[in-house]
Amino acid sequence: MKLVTWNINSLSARLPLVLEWLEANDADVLCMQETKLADSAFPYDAFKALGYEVAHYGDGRWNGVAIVSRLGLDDPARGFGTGEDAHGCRLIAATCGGLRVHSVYVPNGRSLDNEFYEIKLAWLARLRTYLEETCDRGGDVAVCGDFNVAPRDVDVWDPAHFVGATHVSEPERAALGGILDWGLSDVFTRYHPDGGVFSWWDYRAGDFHQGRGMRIDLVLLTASLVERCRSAIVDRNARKKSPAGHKPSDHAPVVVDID
DNA sequence: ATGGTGGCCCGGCCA
Repeated sequence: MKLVTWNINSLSARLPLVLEWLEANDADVLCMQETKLADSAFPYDAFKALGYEVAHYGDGRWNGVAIVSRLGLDDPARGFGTGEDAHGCRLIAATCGGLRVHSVYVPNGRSLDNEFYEIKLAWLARLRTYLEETCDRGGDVAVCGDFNVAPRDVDVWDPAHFVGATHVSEPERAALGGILDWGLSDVFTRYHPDGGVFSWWDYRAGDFHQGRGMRIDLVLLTASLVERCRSAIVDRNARKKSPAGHKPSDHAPVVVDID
């Protein structure tokens, strides 16, 4: 199974690129974030035409998450399921090919002194509780998405540049650690232990071409899936303008291959 | 860089 997570930064702006990429890359399950669409506006037919089923959770111009699967898509669940999604549509889960797959878009946090930073920490803590409540850590569980946290210093282009910034602070990493402690592994580090491989680059100031990125898009797997995982890569070509001229997202897809 | 770009949708927010 080829399992992918990709923050596509508006599906309206990105649909041709996403479809082009799906066809070229033979993906089985794609978790998307920042669709920026209401459920009623989602282009279900475009994915159906390529043989994929879709579950989407979005309410308009911000956030929005989806799971696209050609291995079946059962028991979709939107949000935390308790009406506490005041901070946007940021979590959707579904069972695809025997895996319980989650697509998550963690709040950005904005800055350490911003109220949204506390919301980010609380959201990550709630995600751990959600996993405890709804999943079996001994089963096949994948939590994929834009975590807006770089797990290690080697996951940012220059740690000195991020001192005092979000995405690298100890509380954010501890909150991510709480999710990992439940029974998940950041499987990418197994294949790229030394870091320096990024999944997001700011659109501004030529950051992509200068290599100024961060790895904040993660695929977290339970132990049974880690055992069956064969590779994990970032398709940084997808961060460039496509051959057909489509403009890129500021994130690149992270692709894992699971037997 | 109090910057820069890009997406929402057309003034300002969000990343």
